[in-house]
Amino acid sequence: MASRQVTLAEVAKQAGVSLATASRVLNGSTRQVSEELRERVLGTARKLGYLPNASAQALARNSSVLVGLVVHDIADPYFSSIAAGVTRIAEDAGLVVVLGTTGRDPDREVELVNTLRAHRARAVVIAGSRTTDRNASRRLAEEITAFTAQGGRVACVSQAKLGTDTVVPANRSGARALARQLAALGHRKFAVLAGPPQLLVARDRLAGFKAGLADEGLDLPDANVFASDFTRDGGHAAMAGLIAARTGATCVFAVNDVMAMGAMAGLREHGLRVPEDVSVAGFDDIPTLRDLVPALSTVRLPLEEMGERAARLVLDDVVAGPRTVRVAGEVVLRASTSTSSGIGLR
DNA sequence: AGAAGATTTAGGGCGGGAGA
DNA sequence: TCTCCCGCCCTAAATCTTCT
Repeated sequence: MASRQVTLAEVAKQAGVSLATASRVLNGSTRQVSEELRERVLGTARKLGYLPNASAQALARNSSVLVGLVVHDIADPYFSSIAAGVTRIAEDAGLVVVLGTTGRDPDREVELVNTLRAHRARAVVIAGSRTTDRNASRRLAEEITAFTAQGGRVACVSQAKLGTDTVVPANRSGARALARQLAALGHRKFAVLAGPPQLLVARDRLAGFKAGLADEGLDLPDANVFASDFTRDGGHAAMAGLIAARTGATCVFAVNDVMAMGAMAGLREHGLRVPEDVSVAGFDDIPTLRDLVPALSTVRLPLEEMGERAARLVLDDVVAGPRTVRVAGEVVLRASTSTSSGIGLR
């Protein structure tokens, strides 16, 4: 047992004080310890290289410094931006963020929250869209209830469907405003790369976009809506389908930015130019867009701020019922959308 | 006597050894 | 094979000691 850890008991013994006194000096307490003993304990701890055993602390306190962050896809900059916000607030509070990835599997989501509960995580932020699967929602809601009953806190960044504090981005109204501005550029024939039909964020953005077109007296035929994965590759694949379908659309809305990026790559491969041949818009305004040429029109969500707000919800002392923080989206038109050329995807 | 400082002790969840 | 209990490391409440 050469590499056995130095324990608090050893420090206390060496310093000639009780366990409790050593604990107070090293790990904090409301009680006072005299300066003389404080110095002695700190000196001994330094000499022995004492490091508190976090597992034992979690056991004794029935709480840890862990804050769980559950996301669908770590490769999607949407989630890394939210993670940056969550991490900033949590670390300012002296806590540590642990990241879990679901791969959009609802069961995995429940498992992760369960595991975080087992580790006595102080709080969990669940970022990522809900789905139409009622059973999955119920299972997750049950797990959240159990976690909350144990003293943990949970907040979501998504649709407010789980009975918890939730930061809700304005997917519907953002897409609606985007549709109207694109129509104002003179476009009349639109196509949408829509993501998976069961994903609520994708549904909301599609519905909002349709509503915005309807505001302008325009219709979006079902044949111009292409479902696919909510990823770069999904956007790429959906664009291939769209090009093959010869819809004549002059403007394409991808329901998130990474799909739009995949779609633009697909257009390039077919020798089509953005925006001369077809305009493209996305949603989210992920940071990656700064280096995209042509610059992508999108609906900006304050992603890092959304993460920060979720973290604050989960770390504050308010015990009120489920709170909802609504976050607006702002349409940002850039070089990827221009006035309609009238040619489109023929 | 009362405050301040220090110690003792119970207990938290789980694995593993001892004993039935 | 099963049950019981201890040890792991630490915190917090209860208790004790010292000093003004």
